[in-house]
Amino acid sequence: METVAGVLRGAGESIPLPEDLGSLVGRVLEEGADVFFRLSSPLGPVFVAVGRRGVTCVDRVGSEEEFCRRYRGRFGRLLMPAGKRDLDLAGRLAAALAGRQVEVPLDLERMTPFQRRVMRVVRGIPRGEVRPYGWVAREAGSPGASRAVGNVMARNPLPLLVPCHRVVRNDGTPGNYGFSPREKVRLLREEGVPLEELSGSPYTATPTTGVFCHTTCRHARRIQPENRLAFRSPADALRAGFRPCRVCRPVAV
DNA sequence: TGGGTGACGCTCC
DNA sequence: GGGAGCGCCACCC
Repeated sequence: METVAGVLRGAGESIPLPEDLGSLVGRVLEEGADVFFRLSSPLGPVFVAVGRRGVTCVDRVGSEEEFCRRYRGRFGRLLMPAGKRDLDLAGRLAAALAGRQVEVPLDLERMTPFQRRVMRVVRGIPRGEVRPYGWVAREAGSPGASRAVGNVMARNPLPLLVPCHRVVRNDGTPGNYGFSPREKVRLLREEGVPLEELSGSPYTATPTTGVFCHTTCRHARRIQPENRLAFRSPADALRAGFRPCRVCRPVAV
């Protein structure tokens, strides 16, 4: 594939360039451009941009031109279409977008330490499970910062790869989502999240073990229907004598 | 530096 | 039961 750098080398140095283009070309020669993929995902076709440190953004915009223009405005870097040698990465990205546990490096460099911690916590929420904003805040080391977690989620540059659709309100209702709350509900249903059951009873316990979990925790979902007890809050479950699950940690341990 | 903002959460009525 | 009001926290300008 012919590269910008290659073309410029071929053209020689005698062609004057406009100042802003000249600086961009200099950056391409120095560092190379970031690359982008167009992939299918549960949100429909998306563009995924990848820089040297990992994936920088996932977005659902109309044209390649618009995506590249916005990317240049936001990250100050040129974007080029991924080439044939990037096929392996394209496959891994598609799998990760589909919610499979595939290791894909993410570039969180531009984020504050709090934002990075939130992104790491949310990335660990398994497919088919959800956690409340307040839980994410606590796990990220800032108990009480649930509203701040909402702010981070609202600006999540890596939807699906950082599954912010799996962060829900404390009462088990889905809450808001950047692409629309309806889209969030659809994604969660596709992952098998029992939204009706969750709403109003986000915690589930069983007398057989004396343990309570987030209702979508993989352990809670194995409880036989006749042994299930629903709770509205961890405090209610604790008062009833249950201890918190060590896997989904419904309260601080 | 400090006030405004918000994909939250809790209390009160 | 549900909505209004307010606290909280991190970030942005």
